[in-house]
Amino acid sequence: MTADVAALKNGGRVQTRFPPEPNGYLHIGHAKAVCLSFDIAAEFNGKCYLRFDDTNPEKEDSEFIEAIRKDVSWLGYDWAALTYASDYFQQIHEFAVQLIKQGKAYVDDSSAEQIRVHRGTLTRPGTESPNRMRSIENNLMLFEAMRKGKFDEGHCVLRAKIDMASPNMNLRDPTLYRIRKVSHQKTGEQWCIYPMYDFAHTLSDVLEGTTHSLCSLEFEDHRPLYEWFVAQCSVTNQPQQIEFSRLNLMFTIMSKRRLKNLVDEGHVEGWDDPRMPTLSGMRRRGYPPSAIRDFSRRIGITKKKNVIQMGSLEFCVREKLNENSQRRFAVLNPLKLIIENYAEGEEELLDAANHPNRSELGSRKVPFSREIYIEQDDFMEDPPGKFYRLRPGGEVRLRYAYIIRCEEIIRDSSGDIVTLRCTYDPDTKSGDGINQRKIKGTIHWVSARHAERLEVRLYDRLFLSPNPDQGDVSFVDSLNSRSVEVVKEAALEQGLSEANIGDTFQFERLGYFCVDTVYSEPGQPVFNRTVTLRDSWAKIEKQALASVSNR
RNA sequence: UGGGGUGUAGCCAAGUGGUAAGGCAACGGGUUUUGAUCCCGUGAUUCGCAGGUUCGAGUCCUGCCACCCCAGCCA
Repeated sequence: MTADVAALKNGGRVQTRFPPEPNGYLHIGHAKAVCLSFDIAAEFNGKCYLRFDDTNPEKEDSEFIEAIRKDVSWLGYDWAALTYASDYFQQIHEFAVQLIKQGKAYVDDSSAEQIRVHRGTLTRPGTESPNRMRSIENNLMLFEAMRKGKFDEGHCVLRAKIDMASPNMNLRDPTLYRIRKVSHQKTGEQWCIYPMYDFAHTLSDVLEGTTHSLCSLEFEDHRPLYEWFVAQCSVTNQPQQIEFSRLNLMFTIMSKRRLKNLVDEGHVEGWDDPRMPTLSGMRRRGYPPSAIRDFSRRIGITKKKNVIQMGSLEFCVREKLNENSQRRFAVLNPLKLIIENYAEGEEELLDAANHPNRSELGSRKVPFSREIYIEQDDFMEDPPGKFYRLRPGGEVRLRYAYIIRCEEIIRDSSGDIVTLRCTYDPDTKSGDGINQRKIKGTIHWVSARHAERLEVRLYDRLFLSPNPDQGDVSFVDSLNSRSVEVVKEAALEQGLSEANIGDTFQFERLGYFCVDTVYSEPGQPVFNRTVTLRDSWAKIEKQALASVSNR
């Protein structure tokens, strides 16, 4: 494909475009097209335009235009020009008139129903409309009347005169213009006739100098029509349409209409809900745009139907985040732990690296005291063999602090564990090197007195089914009811309350988190979990569970 | 049963007549005060199937099979 582009060389010039219809928000599938269009243009020192295909004023809205501009910029792309199909309405209209004059287009006042019947079926050729042989003068007059609003919506259309017997339905005298007495967000009341997609899109490509018109597979059948239009009007620019397959991701959906359903029916909080596969959702979730670009590059471009695993995207996200995120401690489900041989009022500041592999990012001081919180998951009363965190009578290292031993479990009246009584070994302080005792497990912790209690939101896949779009169950029925978990009072390391929007952290052993743009208040950030860390312990647990149930 | 497409490992994907790249996942090992990161290693006698051409076929030919798209005055 790239070789094609290189070989063809429209006079050495390469120009592409990303042509969204402003009727929804961009999603990760669009990102594939955005990246491809911009990257390939850049690769050949060409240009890429952002062009809004705004030919259907009924469905389109300027809210979407703004959102799309923002998303494309966020991805890191600068368009050579921002255009609208509506910029070309005048020229498109002139070209339509020219087609009529050449006897290649006619006004048809058959009803929509009649036109449908006349079009024939997939296996049966269509029949010609009685209006097909209207005189050029008559057509010109009628089209002008259409333009002037003399007819009601649906009264008639302008059609290209191609071939009603073509095995390709798109060539059976496709509609060029229809009447829509609707105000357009760009052109207002200027027009009451609007060009159809194929016509407007091809002409826009020709007029603005597109050389390679990249689009998705379902337009393959439209290519002969695209080429027909180009052949009729082409003089200077001969754009070529090239198709590639859309992106599909497991456990989510990519249909704009269905995503809109989720929003409209309140299954999610909006287009930018962190669980949405939209770019705005991913931005809010904390996905770096560079990760999305990298992902688009890695998945490749073909004409093959594909459904990519989430893990592939998450790998790219983790890779960027691992490199750039400072480390912090956070305890999501606190279990109190009292270190009995550590003096009551005592506290000390321990050194903790901001990044284990990047010393240039420095370190911070973390307060340590007699009472700390650890993760409930990091203690098991009766653990399986490979568990090397804390257990009764067992030892574990508190990261950047000391080795502790669990001496006693304190329970409440209902028998639930409320506190762990422990002792610490003063000779095992991190960095001291006095006692080089090796110990298998290391867990994170937060000093109880210094903990900042803040909200953390954990996200899981939005759908339970790997392919929510197909199968007998409707996509709404396969929604994951536990796709978001709000932890109201997580115990976070001191200082995290000063985190700002845009900050990302790795909470050690838990995952990558970012400051939410919607729920955060000054001094009171809410953290979104962008993605978990790779977790081989979870895998071991899962396997153990599976082998038990197999017996 | 018309037309247009697509079939290479669990998921992607190179390959264009000279003996199956790469990534993700999985699995094994090493380093590690994050069960993270990092590092090393392990997969296709075979490319939807069946024939054929050729010294040689994922690549060429023939036939078949499977799946996707098309009958908006949507894009």
